[in-house]
Parts: sequence; C-alpha cells; structure tokens
Amino acid sequence: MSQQQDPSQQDVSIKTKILLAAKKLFSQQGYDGTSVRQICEEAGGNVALVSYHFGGKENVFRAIFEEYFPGKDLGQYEAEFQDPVNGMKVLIRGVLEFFAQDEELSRIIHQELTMQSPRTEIVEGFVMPVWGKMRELLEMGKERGVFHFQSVDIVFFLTIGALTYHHNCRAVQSWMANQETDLNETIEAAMGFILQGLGCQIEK
Amino acid sequence: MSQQQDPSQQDVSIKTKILLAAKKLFSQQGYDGTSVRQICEEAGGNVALVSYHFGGKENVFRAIFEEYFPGKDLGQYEAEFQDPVNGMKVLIRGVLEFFAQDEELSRIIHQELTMQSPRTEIVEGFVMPVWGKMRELLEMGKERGVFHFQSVDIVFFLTIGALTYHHNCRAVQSWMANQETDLNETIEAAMGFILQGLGCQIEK
DNA sequence: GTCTATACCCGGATAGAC
DNA sequence: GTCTATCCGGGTATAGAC
Repeated sequence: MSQQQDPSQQDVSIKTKILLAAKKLFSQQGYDGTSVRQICEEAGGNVALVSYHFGGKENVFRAIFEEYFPGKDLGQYEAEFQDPVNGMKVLIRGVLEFFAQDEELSRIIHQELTMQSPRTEIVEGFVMPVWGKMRELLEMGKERGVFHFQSVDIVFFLTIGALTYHHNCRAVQSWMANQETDLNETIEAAMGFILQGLGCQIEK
Repeated sequence: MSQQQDPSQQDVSIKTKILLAAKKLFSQQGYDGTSVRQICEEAGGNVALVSYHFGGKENVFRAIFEEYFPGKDLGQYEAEFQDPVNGMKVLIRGVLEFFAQDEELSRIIHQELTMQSPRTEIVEGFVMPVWGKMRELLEMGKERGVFHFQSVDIVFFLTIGALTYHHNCRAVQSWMANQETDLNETIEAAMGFILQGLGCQIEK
C-alpha cells in the first residue's frame, strides 16, 4: 500500500530493491559487466537472494522489462495513427519522452540490441510493437504520397537510428558543446529532422 | 612479401591470424563475450600466443584498430570540405562505404561506444577526427544559411545516429522486408534523408 | 526470507619445457 | 616461436543454518 511511491524508502521489498539495483547497474556497465554480487550489494542484500526471488540473473533481466517497460498503451493513439504525419509525431514524442523518463531502461534496450546479445529476443518482444507501428506509418505515408522515399527498409533504419542513437551518445559529453539540452527542444528538432528527412513538407 | 594478400592463406603469420580472428569474434560476440582461448583456437594457435605477441587481450584490441582502421586520409578531401553540402556528401559516402567494406570493425566501434566500455578512449581516438569534421561542416552550413536548424548538438547526434545505427540494425533481419539492399541505393537514401533533415534544399 | 559457506566453472595470464 | 601445465581471481548458483 505504501509500497509504490519512492523506491529509495525503506519500506520497499528487497525484491524490488534488487530489480532497481540491477536496472541501474545493467545500464551503467552492461549485463555481462555486472555481477550478481554487485547487484545484491547495491540492493543492500545478500548474494543468494537473486536465486531465491528470481531464479537466476537472466530472470532478473526479464523481470525488469515486465515491471518497467511501458508502451502497452499504444491503442489509445489509434486516432492519431490514422494520419501518417500525426502518427509519426506522436510516436517520436512518445519514444523520446520514454527515453528521457527512464534513461536506464532505454540504455539497456539500446545496449542489448546493438550487442545482439542472447537476450535480444526478450527485448524485441517488448520493443517490436512500437517499431512495427512506425513501419506501418512509413508505408502508409509513402502510399498516400505524403512521404517521399525509395526504400521503406532504409528510411526505417535511418529513422530508428536518429531516434535512438542520439539519445545514447549524449553520454559522450566530450562531443557536445552545450551540456544540458531541453527535452522539448530535442523533440521538436527530432520531429523536424525526421519528417523533413522523409521528404515531407511541414508547415511548422 | 607474399604476406599481404589473402589472409586465409597459410603463409600468414600467426600474429596476423590472431588479429583477424579477434576482429571477427569481437564483432560477433563483443569484447567481453570473447575469450582469449577462443581467439587462439579460431586462429589455429595456442593460448599463450596472445600474451607473447601482444601482451594481453586489450592490446590485441588496440592492434586491430592500428592495423585496420582507415580514415587517416581525410586531408585529400579538403577541397570538398570547403562546401558544407559537398562535404557532408563526401563524409556520408565515406562513412557508409567504410561500414560496408569492413563490417566487423564497424560493428566493434559501434558496440564499444554504446557500451561505453573501458576501451572507449581507444575507439574515440580513431573515430573523433571524422565526427569532428562532420560537426565543423554542420556549423559552417548553419552559418552560411544553407542548413536550417536550431541546435548543432542535436542534429549532430541525429545525423550520427542515422548514419551508424541503421547499418548496425541490418543484422536484425526480421525487421526488414527485403533482405539485400544495394550499397549505392543506401548511400543515396542516406544523403537525401540527412540533407533534407538538415533543412537543406537539394536539387537531386 | 535472509544469511554464510562453499562448490564449481571459466576467464586471463605466465613459467618453463621444447 | 610455440606448446603444456598451472595459478589465481572472479563469476553463478545452491545447500543448509538461522
């Protein structure tokens, strides 16, 4: 009951603490680079607890997604998805807001997919609905003549890349001139970049 | 003398074989996921050879870049770099051709940077000259009014993302409708996407 | 539920024989 | 130069006490 608010409070179950610790450490050091000992130490518990509560390291990974991945709620945007441009805007905003809201989880997703790790299948199961919808919108927009490109495959990846990689690379601060960037500014810029990239005339 | 042509021939030094085996395995399984034993087995030699020839696993990694990373030859394009649009085109083509020519090395670069591994510094040392030039071109184009965007930082990352991520994700074949894509088609598409994304009027 | 102690495996590195 | 044998550290997982 008082269990759901602030995870740093003491009244959180050790199981949840382990989940949060794992999420944090996986995002910082990668799955392979993080040991079960480390996770439990960070969570303030004992090594054996991972086996007891989850039955192994990989199940901790799976549990993180089941617990913290949003995106089940794509249905609520069906209206916007009727129009490719609006649909893309909604999706771009949604994705970037999620990236900003849970940087840890988004880093984990990005890492696992680029490493093509043994956990790729798990991650794909959660991510595919979103990317799949984006692909649909690209195809719809091309058919209706509002987007202009040759290959759906190619622009699909260019779009995903622009969307995900830039977020990730912010970590490499030495590459940036100005440290803090405003989220809404980023979203606006990404929308402009991508929609223009798709050959779409935008009225701003 | 006959040492330089086909690395699969028998007359290649074991040192080179180790380097090639490591490049292949790192790209497939990541640095951490690849053991020294595996590398030597793949190279047809013994475990101890890594220590003998390179002095440790990390030095094998460094040696791969020193041996196989191109890109020292940016100087030859100084003429094209006077113009932001031409410069971007040259850079985009160069980067994508490199990605296609040595998929292994480009996968390694991408992996290490997204994992922010302890080897990030090594990789950055080789990659930064290229990305730095791209940033210069973006700034130059903005000043001269041929590109139209607010923040250099943001479009810089969007551009890098589009360029690198799409290539990497081709591995996830389940996401693609058509398996094989032509390199030149990809290059043309990427140039169009990015230059339009930068708000640049292109005449095709 | 949580802890201690331990089993077991696999990684990287090296000494020393050939 | 290359191999065999071995060391040592650290990883996951579990048995059993509390």
